Amino acid sequence: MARLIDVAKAAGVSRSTASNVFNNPDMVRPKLRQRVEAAARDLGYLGPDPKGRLLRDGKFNAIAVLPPSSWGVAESLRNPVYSQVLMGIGEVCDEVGANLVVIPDRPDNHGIKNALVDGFIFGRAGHLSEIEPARLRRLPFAVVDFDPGPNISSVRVDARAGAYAAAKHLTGLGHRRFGIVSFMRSSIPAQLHPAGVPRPAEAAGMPTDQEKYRGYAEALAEAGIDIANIPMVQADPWDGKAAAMILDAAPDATAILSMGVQQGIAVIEEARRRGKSVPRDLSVVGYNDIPDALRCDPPLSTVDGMSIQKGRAAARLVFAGGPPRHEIITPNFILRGSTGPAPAD
Amino acid sequence: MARLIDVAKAAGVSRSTASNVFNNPDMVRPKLRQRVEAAARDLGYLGPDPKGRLLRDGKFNAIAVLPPSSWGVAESLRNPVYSQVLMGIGEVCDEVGANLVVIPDRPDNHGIKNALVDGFIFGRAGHLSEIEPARLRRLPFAVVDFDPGPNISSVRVDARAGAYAAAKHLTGLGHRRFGIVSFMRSSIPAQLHPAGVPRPAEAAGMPTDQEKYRGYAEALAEAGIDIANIPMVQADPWDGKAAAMILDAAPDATAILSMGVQQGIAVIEEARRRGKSVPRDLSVVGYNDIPDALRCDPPLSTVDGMSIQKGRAAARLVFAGGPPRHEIITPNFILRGSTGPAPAD
DNA sequence: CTGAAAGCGCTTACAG
DNA sequence: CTGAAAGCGCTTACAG
Repeated sequence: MARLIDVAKAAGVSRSTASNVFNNPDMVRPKLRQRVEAAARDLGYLGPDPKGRLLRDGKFNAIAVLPPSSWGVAESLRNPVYSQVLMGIGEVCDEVGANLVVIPDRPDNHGIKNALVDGFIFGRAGHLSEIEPARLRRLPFAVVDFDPGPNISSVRVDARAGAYAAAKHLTGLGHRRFGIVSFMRSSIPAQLHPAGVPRPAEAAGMPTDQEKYRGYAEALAEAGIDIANIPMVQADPWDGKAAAMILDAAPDATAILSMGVQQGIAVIEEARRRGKSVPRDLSVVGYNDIPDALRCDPPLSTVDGMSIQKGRAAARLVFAGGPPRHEIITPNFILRGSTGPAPAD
Repeated sequence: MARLIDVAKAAGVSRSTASNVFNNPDMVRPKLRQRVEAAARDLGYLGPDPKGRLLRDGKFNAIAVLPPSSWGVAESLRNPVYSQVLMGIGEVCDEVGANLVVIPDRPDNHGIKNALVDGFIFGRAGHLSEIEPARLRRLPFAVVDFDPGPNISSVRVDARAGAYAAAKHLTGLGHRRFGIVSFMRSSIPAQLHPAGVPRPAEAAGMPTDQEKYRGYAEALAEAGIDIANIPMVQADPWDGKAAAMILDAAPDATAILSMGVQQGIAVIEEARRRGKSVPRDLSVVGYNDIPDALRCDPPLSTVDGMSIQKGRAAARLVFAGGPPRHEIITPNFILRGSTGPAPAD
């Protein structure tokens, strides 16, 4: 394939002049320009190859997003909460005119090592093994929902505060008997953690979910309730069985605390299936807000997990460069129709 | 910053050997290898720069998606139908281990000309002006939902057939009085195209929507109905006013044909607001299927627009390379709760 | 197992 | 307005 230099030779000019014909046409006398253009046509030369330009300029005009490990590109787009993080990043891309590159996990951090981008955003909680290769690239990057220490930019949501607000709302409504749906960040079957049996921190899920657990625990303690005595089901957000499991495990609960939004919606649906009225017989709160939470019947009272803002903040941090910064976003509780006063006993 | 050659010099070896230390460590005697590694450490060299490798290898391991013009990255992710196309592409990326690059429209086709990718997918109907620069890149690419002629790979859905099935379903249920909600692919206010007034093809929307219109027209004609006598509202899918407009414009309609899915859902909601029961008083069909269509009450009978499959097929075409191919996917009608027999007069 | 050489394709300051 | 030169950083066949 013809290169710029071939065109230059054919037209009898130097490479610089040929380059200018394509990049700064005004700088080249029309006659000469036409000669170069004709030579390009003859040789089938289609304009400068971005590869060459790239090597020279060193700027990619793109930002990479590394989704949670094992998710892949498709799953990142499908997950309604994660796709909000992507949207937030996308908004900033649109502002600065950058491309968004989704880079799935690959063996040996191949993606990170070779990504043709100007910066990274890690949406993978806790993958220190990936942060090191990213650092080696000497590119700006930020992590989301994970505390990587003071030297790495991060954006986090105060999940404890969000969960606290949700649980506090329920105790304020007089609820005293609860069930919890926690997070399983992999696709193994839902698991019951019965009341009174000691549970490891991981029973709640990832560190973020463990913070939610602490938030629940705090609010409940303030109402004199020991969270250890509340049955908990740990499940993948898409697991269809979790809602039934928690209602079975906590048959006299008047309120369900869900660490995810899909499971919160699923509990509402399962309650209806069982002839329970939400919120008259049962109150349900979720965590994170997606369009379905508004559309379901009744609309789900939930915590706005600020996912879009999270993505936006992380992208801004990366595009801004500079020294590491740490942002903590405080979530809001959104009161909708799925919560009400505890039923009289 | 240190380069490979600096490390090689410092270690007293050739560039090739230094390169091998990083890329084929087994090929280098341990002692020598350690010397190179030490030199790298001393110089703060962090491994081969992907830019250089790239220029050499010429493979990006990435596919570009060009969303509909003027959408930007964020909007592409937010749109529930388009994000399905992205998911389909993402699935193929995951299969072949490629990155997904979302490239928004930029002046002078800058994105296309400089994209560091191995191929393109155009999700922009009708932008011939963008197809030319893509062709200049001599990279494989495919277009979605648009007929670019025989020389360019394309994936299309037979929208006419889908719309025909939807309308046929309704005439089969005895409906004779309709309203149509068509597509406006920009954010200007909804527009009423009253019955009996001649309408240009663009009243339906983009070419794809015009095909839907033809599908409706055909099915209706088979029931002896002239589509020209059916009021139509043309609106952006998010336009909150369209549902009310069409119910006002077609007050005696027993069925609404919507070319989009969000508007179909909106019509159901507006009907409820007006005290009309769906489907007893009013049947509603949409086009395209998203989770909300299943979740709404009653669930929306709609056409599965095969968006995921569309994305998947386009990505496969691009990754396969080879001569242009043209795929046409036939959509399915999905019968759910929003359609029923026409009410007796 | 190691080294010298060629090549990937382009742009930009600089001198004229 | 135009050209000669330097540089962006790396890899791979080839010869030894």
